[in-house]
Amino acid sequence: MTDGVVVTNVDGRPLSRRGLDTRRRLLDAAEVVFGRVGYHDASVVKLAEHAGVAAGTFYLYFDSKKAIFDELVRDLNRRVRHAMKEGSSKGASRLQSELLGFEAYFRFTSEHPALYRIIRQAEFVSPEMLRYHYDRLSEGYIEALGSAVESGEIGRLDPETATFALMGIGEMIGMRWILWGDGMPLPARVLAELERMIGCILEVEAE
Amino acid sequence: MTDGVVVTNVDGRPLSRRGLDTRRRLLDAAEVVFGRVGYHDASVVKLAEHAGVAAGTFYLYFDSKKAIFDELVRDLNRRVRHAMKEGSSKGASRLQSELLGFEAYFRFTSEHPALYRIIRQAEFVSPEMLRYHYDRLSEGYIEALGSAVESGEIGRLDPETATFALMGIGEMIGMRWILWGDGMPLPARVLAELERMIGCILEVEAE
Amino acid sequence: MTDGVVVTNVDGRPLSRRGLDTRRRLLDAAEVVFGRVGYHDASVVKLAEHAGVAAGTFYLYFDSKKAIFDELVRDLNRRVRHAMKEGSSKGASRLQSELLGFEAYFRFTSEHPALYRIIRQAEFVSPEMLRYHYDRLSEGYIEALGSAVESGEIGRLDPETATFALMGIGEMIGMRWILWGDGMPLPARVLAELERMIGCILEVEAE
Amino acid sequence: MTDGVVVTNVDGRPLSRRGLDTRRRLLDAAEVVFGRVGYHDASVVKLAEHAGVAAGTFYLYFDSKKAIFDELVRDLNRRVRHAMKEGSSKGASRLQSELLGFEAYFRFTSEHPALYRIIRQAEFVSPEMLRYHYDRLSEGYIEALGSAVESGEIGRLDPETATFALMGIGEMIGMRWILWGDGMPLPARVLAELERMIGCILEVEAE
DNA sequence: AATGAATGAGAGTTCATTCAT
DNA sequence: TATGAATGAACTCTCATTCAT
Repeated sequence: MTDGVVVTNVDGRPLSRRGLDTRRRLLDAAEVVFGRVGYHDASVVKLAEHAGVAAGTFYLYFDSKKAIFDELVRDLNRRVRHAMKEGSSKGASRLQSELLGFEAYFRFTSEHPALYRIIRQAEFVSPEMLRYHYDRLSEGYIEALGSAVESGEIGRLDPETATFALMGIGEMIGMRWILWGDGMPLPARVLAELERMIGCILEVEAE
Repeated sequence: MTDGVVVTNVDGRPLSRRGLDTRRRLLDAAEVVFGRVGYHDASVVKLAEHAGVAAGTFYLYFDSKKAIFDELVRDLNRRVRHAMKEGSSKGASRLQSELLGFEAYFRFTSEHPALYRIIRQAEFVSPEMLRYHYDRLSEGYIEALGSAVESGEIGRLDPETATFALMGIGEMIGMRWILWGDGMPLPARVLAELERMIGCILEVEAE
Repeated sequence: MTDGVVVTNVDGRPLSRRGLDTRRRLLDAAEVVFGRVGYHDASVVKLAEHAGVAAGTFYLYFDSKKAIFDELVRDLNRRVRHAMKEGSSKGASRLQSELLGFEAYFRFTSEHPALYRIIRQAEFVSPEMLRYHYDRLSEGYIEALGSAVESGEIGRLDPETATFALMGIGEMIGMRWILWGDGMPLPARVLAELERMIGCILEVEAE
Repeated sequence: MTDGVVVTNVDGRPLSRRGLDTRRRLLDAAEVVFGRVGYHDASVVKLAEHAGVAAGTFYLYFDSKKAIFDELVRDLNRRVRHAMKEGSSKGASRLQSELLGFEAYFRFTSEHPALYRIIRQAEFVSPEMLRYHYDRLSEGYIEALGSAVESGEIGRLDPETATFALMGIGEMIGMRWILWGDGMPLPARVLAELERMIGCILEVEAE
């Protein structure tokens, strides 16, 4: 799944096209099933069934149930970061970039509610992947905020603290309005408030 | 557990003092064990053992494993809200109150890391208790912010959005520096940044 | 099972009378089932069924399928050695003692054919118990032969080699005529030949 | 494999030279793998891998896992008998022949420890091959002893009983000193004792 | 002649829950 | 009020075997 790297089965042999397809189907099934019923109620048999293969086939592609969980976290993490980068790159101003990044994040979680739910489970299922997710999500952001501070583009904030604050805002707003609410788009008042808060946290003026 | 209500065993009979004690011990054991290994790896036998009773005894006090989980969420929720109210009530200014509330929250989660971990698990173990927790945590806050806006004490923000944003900040900062870090107190730079962000979100001037 | 030692369940708690009984029934079932179909075709469920308990009950008394196998080897080993000691102690002469010991061995394996079959399996199932069995079976014997050589009661043989030779004779004759044949008693010609061979190996005269 | 008989694949078609080679490689792999980890832990995939072919290829040459086990027993049995015959044929006297036969047996099992271990497993994996092995191993021997008795070359022993006794001695001494010990050659005291025992069992004088 | 992805039955094991004591 | 032996369904994982290529 990692870009540019040959994907292998559990024996270390590179996958044929058919194998690649089966593996992808299992990963997609994992997203759906883990997202729907959670890690513990998602038996390997259910995963396999949802992917349209027999139970034994699962183990041709993943070492264990936990292994596919970890791989799924990596996969979703890569995709949400990609979506956010795509989104924010289209912003004309600093603030607009941030807002577009948030919007991309909300859109992604709206289309992949499993992300939220899977990350929450990671706490006990795979603590190392919990760290992985937040570290990867924050690392680029912290750096970017650092440069922006240096260049005076934004106020003199602490990049790491601000990053985690923004991630927290994203998660909680997302949970409240995307997961519990009606999905995208956010209500206007929430969006407006979000814009105001991000603007003041970064100490940039709204246009 | 709910204040002023007679606590009964599973048959509906009120508990003797000895019974109350056993029940409390089970609840405390649940906090420790659920917090340590998570809901799914915490067997009822482990809970009972940790509480110093036999497996069968558990079912004199709780209908099921999920029942004690739910009760534990109620219990912790009540206590964290109590701690936050206590903390914020000592503030001289609006901003100081907020900061003291946050501080109380961080202190509580530092002493009860189970709170975080248990809430995360609630997503699948007991979705209704997940809602319960955030609703209860936010409801008083939203109201308070509403009044403060009315009275002009703080800026014209959207109380609900701001509340969820603040809860998100609290959770993420708490996870990063209390759970993953060395516990209380927060590093000075984080605290300072937190103060700045809260101040600007509420649109009140720092002293 | 070890004499004079309190038998405990897997938690290390001493067993109640009921527990002791269940454990014994499982061990007896193991002898029958392992002896009949072998270790690998004897599922834990089959063992439990044969003992008249549910599958889960098995694990209250033994850590694993291998654990009951090991315990069974210890149990049978203790009993066959006991039977042989009992038998040989009644002999008036050295040769008679030996023959009675052999006879006790054949009687035991005739009543407990599982012994043979289980030991053979131990090769891969539990190599350490294979060693345990032969070491325990030979150790007293080697010593006894050593003393007998010293005292001039028997010829100047090498005790260890002779012991293993005698064990080999016992196993092979037992397999051929007890297991494959009609069980006890051995045909007269075999018995006579056996007596002659043992006599000449120990260099004692037949009466 | 049986000499002079055309070896066929599972369809009954005679094998090409390439096919013969693959089949031989599978049989050799079986000896190694069955000998190392035992029948049950030796998966067909492992056998195939060790032979350098794909799993499916296995079934072009053998009907089942048990089939290759049976074939391997036949193969090893044929070879050990051949080795023993070769060895004993070089003996000048009766006793020397016997000793050379034993020596050939020990040498073979030292080079093919799988023989021991495989035969032990046969008890449950393939009882008919267990019989086959011992019957074939003993049959020539019993006959030979019979003639020797007739001709007065050795004492008036019971050929069948003596044969099984000698096989038992060989197996047990082999296990103790070849398998558990350092392999060939046997310690001098063991060899001397063995010579004495065989001599007295056959009632021939040592030179 | 050879491949290797796929199958599915069955294994060992765990654990929430019950109930006789 | 407390016990702990017993239950049995459900889990993860393995592997002999098949078959389309």
